[in-house]
Amino acid sequence: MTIKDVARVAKVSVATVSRAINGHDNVAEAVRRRVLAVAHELRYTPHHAARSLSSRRTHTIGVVLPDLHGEFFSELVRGIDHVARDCGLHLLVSSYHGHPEEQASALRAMRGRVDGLLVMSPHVGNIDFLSENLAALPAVLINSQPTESEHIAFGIDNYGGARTMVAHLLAAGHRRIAFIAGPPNNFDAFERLRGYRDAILEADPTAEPWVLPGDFSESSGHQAGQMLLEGAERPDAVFAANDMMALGCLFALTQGGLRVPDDVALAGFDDIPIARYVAPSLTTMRVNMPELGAHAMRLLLALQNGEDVSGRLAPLVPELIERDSSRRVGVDAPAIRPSGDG
Amino acid sequence: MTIKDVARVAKVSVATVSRAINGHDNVAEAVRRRVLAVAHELRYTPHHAARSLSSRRTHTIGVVLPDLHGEFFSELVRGIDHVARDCGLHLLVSSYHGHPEEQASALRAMRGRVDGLLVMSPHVGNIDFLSENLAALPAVLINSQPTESEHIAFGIDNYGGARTMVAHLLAAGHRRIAFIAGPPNNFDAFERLRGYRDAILEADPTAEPWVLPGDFSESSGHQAGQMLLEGAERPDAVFAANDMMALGCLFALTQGGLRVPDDVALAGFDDIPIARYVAPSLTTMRVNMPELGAHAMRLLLALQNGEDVSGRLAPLVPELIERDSSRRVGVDAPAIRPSGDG
DNA sequence: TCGTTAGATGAAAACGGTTACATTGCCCCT
DNA sequence: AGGGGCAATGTAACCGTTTTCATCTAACGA
Repeated sequence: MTIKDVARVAKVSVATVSRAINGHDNVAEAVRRRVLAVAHELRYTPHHAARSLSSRRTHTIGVVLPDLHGEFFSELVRGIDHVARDCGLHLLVSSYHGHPEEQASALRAMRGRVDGLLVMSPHVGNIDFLSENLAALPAVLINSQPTESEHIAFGIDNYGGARTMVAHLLAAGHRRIAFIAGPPNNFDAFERLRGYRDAILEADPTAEPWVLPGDFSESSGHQAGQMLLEGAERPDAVFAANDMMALGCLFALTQGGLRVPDDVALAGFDDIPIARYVAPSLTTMRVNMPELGAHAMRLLLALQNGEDVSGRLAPLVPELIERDSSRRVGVDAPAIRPSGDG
Repeated sequence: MTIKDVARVAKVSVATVSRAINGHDNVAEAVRRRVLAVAHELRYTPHHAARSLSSRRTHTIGVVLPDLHGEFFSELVRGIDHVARDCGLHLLVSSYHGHPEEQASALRAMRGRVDGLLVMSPHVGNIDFLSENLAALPAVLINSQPTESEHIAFGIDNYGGARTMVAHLLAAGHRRIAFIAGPPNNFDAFERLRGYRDAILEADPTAEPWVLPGDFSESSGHQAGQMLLEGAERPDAVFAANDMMALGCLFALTQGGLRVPDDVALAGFDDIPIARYVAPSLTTMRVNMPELGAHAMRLLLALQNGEDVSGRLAPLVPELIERDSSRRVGVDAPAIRPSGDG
């Protein structure tokens, strides 16, 4: 079961077995075949710990994620896994529930088990603990607040995405656009809010941004919708910082007797699967999570190879998915069959 | 950075450092404190590979999953991770795309890196390769065809769930119940079909099961719905082996001018998030994925401790979620606001 | 006072690989 | 024919822990 057994049976030294198995080229072809045959026959698999102890490589990438809900986790990991698998790498996955301290301990626990780290840390604020706990491992930060430190970061262009959506709503003729914000300590939410603000002010410097509080949950969107119903003024359109809040808002507005998009247009962000199925189908910005994960993984690999990745850090641009909830009034009736795309 | 550095600074031997750090009780209290202080000061973290090489334990659990789509992956891993984290264990996650051969290689790659395995292998057929590739590791099979070998298996009660659903539809007054089957080589699909068959025949031994082919995809459900529209006979109710097919069928029926549930009742299986939001909201069997993962993990831990788990293998019973798509005609009108729960 | 014993500590042998270095054998060149 | 060089292989050190066993010290009982 160990390399010694293989060496004994194949009548060579352990060094030769090691070389044969690792594909070094200084092994006679006949010997290599014999060794591999014996190894296969004995069902020998190298002991990972021993191998990584002596070679200083683990062939494993650590993935540290917040406790994502919905599809995000699946899709992100799928994208990462796909690239990792192509390179013969394994994924050590850890998700942290609470806040920074738990994440720090998750990071520390990765020391010595991984060759590199993919860290998603959407929490805004003091991010120094990251540097402290990353050890000297190559790491790529996903969707995180940029740090002054030297860490590579890659993410979604939330700012640009929000601007695109505002531009779309303006182009559809809406003037008074309200925004339902995400949690204040979340970096994605922060960027989306910033994009909304800038786009609004750019279109009309005298306009006043109209921001309602939210926390990415459906219920907070519902609350925001009720606030709008009760308010004296009514916006032409509502742009929620994510789809779940957009849905909550949609239900509130519908319950309040307003028709979407006839009375108020509505848009979200993320393109969660439900967005296509709800009535009216929801206009949103599609975020390609598998690609986010895959590209972060590719960056990490390049980093390990000492390549210069500075030219590959442009954020992933979300795609505008135009559906019924923001249609120009009278142009198209809502359909039951999912629409907007496949 | 190694245990030797700590030993040198703390002026003790490496053995004492090891004992202090691992909490053995044969270390003088004063020495223990000094060692821990030095270790902390030096930011020392034990080298995982070295540790597991000599202790023969990796503190890591391997998770091998098929390429799950939708929420399943997230929720299952979340449930597993939660239990693992409580025990200070890590998760080495690997998903395989193709079929058995790729899974076998994923399993082999786990050898020597993990203390135990959680394997989801819904593929029906020759399952011997599992035994061959599991090495001697403790393992728990999730939602898999039972094997003659000694492996522990745990899963959803798909059979009972399907029977529950058929009973519900019968109780609602539906007599002719069609079934849209899942892929023939999938064990979950097989069990759901078996449950449907048995429940139908038990209610009326002269009845003939009415089975339409499907593959768990929305489009196959759509096709099945079209076949029903074109057929001479029309069922009172359609029971799809999963929610995605139920939705596909719903759209086909609606497009064909049939009203659900007025003309045909409809039910699915899984309770995917969309099921609540679609109109009419979809009656389905809820599968508690986090609990499935968590319990499988607990079984694995018990197995590692040599406990007898034979009394804890009863499958997880899905819960009937009754929504509008199977309401008795005229009892309740479909609502836009998600209903049924939550 | 002197074994006896238990508790704290150290020395060194595993654990199973990789790899630098030494050795061997062969071919080729002069 | 002899030496240089290269390719194939073997020897052994090393990776950073854990753990067994030996050693040392001090307290205790007779």
